[in-house]
Amino acid sequence: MAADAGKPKRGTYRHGDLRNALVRAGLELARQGGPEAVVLRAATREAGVAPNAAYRHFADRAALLHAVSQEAMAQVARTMEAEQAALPPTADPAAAARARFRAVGTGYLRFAQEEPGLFRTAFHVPGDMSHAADDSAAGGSGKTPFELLGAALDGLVETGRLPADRRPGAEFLAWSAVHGLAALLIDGPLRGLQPDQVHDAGQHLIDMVERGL
Amino acid sequence: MAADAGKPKRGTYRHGDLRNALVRAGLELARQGGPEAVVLRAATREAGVAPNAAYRHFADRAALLHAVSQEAMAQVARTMEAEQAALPPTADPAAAARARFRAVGTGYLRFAQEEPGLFRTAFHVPGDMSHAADDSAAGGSGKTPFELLGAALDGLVETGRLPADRRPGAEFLAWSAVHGLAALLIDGPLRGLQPDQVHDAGQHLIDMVERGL
DNA sequence: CCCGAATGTGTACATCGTACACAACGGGTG
DNA sequence: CACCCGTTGTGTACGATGTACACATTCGGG
Repeated sequence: MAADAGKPKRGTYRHGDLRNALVRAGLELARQGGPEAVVLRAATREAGVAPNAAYRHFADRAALLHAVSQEAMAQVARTMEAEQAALPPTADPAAAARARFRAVGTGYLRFAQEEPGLFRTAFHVPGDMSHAADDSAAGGSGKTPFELLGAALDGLVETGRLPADRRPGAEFLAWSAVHGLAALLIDGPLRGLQPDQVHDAGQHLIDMVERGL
Repeated sequence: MAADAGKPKRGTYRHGDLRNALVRAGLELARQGGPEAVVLRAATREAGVAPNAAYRHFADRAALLHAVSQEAMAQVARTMEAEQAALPPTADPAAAARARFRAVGTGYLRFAQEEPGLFRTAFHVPGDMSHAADDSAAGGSGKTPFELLGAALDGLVETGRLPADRRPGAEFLAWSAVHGLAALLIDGPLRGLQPDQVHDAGQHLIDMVERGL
């Protein structure tokens, strides 16, 4: 009994889609326990394969984690895009630009709240986070979270809502604020806030950013 | 030759100050490699003691890491206090309050830049970060970084620089912004910035916070 | 002086990442 | 169609880590 525990123990010698299977397994591990939970042996176990098989597709654990991280970042981008897509249509271009800007931050914070493990994994990045611009982190629109923010800021400038001389570097200021709040919400003193309180805190923060940019 | 490799291999059976020795060793590990580098066996090795000796003073690795984290947070507080102490004396109370507020952020960012490993360890906090208010995280003035920020904000209110109705929750907005920038500077896309560029970015961010609070 | 509580040691085990040698597959060339 | 070799998975092995359990040593009071 219990011959095949959960997994059907693939009959073929070849797996066929191991790399993807490992990333998917890693994604699930990350969802539940954040980046440190993305464990090579657990992923291979889930895929029904020997631990070392992973090394045919990833140089080491860090490489797998990186792939998982990129996928998590793409999910962040998709959440942002969804937030923007859900916006009510507006005739006023300035109001529309402002709403799109706020949706970027709101989507970011929503994702952090709903999927803290994946969020931490997305922005974990040991060593170098320059991958924030890699295509593999893009969402449906082909834009990474960072690029979505930049586009929203450009929209503010175009509609005269943000002085052009304040534009350079603005993404870092806005990102800092929102990212910092996400950190406080996830495992900071703000953890345990009710969802609507979280939403309020996010709106207050974005208010501050809009005023201060 | 090489009988005692580095450590003099304590003659006495009792160590006498193991708990502190472990925290100190952990602090050094954290400085070099961040929280994940705080390894029980390495700390005991450094203290010249068997691995299990640590369990007489800490429930597990997490407990040691927590102690190290609190000490790192105290160092953050001291850096903030030093930044405030270095301020030129001013007659104008409003200007003084503002300068003290800015010094809180500047000290925070300075520490993040100068001691990234310790900084990450200070605000690592797996599970619950409510310890940010524990006395063990206080600096020379007896205040934790969080309390120093609160006091600076109170000063802004007293001098009329910040409307009282904006005060509630303001520490979270300010902290979010500064903490987020620290994250981007340490292992985000802003890593590798020159120290003076870092300083400029910090001042810009604090400008934004002042305008937006 | 002597005995119990506090502190450190020794041994042991599960889990992890990963190196190295071997095995099974399967597609291209003859 | 047969063979052969590169790709992909397996097996075995090693060192490191956290930690449990039993034992040894020491110190401070009675």
